[in-house]
Amino acid sequence: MNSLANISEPSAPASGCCAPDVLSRGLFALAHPARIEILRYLSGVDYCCCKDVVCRLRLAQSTVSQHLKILLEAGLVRMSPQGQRSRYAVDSKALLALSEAVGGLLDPCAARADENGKEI
Amino acid sequence: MNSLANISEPSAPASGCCAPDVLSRGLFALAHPARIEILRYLSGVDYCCCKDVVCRLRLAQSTVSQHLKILLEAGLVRMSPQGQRSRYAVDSKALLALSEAVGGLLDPCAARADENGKEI
DNA sequence: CCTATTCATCGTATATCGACGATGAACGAT
DNA sequence: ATCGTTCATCGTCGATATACGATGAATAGG
Repeated sequence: MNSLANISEPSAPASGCCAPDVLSRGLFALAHPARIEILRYLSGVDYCCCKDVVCRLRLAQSTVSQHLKILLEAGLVRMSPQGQRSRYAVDSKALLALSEAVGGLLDPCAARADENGKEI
Repeated sequence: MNSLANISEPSAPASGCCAPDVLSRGLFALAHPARIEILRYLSGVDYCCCKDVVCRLRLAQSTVSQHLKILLEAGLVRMSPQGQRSRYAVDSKALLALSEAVGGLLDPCAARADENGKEI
């Protein structure tokens, strides 16, 4: 039923690109203005808790908590309980990995398109 | 309307990143396995029409047409009517711009996080 | 112990996504 | 002129996203 299972190649190509569904999961976490803003904010402060983000984003606390959860489940952010607070920080390795994955997808696509001299 | 031109602004704010909602619009178009696969396919062939993609992806023609429209409106793909067909091709400049925008967002975030020595 | 703070989760409402089939328009071919 | 192909769009349906308030758990501090 979910035909998406057939989209990605059975065996990962040697090109270093990852399966589309793996990549798209990370991209989805990034594809929201609030979450982009949260990532930027998180990377700029020493550490922060949920309430800090709430004050910054002017969103309800429950909404921010949801966004943080999405980033958390995507692996872009890490968290540890700290007393009554929760200590959030970005996962820099994951960010770099996602950045490289996007580049590894888009750059070859652009290059191939150019070398084929495609014009419309 | 075509927001991709603004993704990597030459005179971006001091941070070097662009507005979150501009970037997130481009990311959303990319955040689906089928659309990633379409992009890869489009970049690998000389040109193609909607039906080619349909045969490749095993999705209904209307579904593929929708995905192509999303990629089109995001500016990642260009199209020109060609007889009864539609000729699709990736916009390599837009892909590169998006790739750089993502790197311009994620890489500084990761760098700042590292230099702050954040550990959880 | 009691209170205030912080946070995650639940429930809900609305909007959008993602898939499909059906349909009509545009075009090429016969 | 007619038929077949290709495509975009419409309507629909179920699933999910996104926002919020309410609630309860956990903790710090008085």
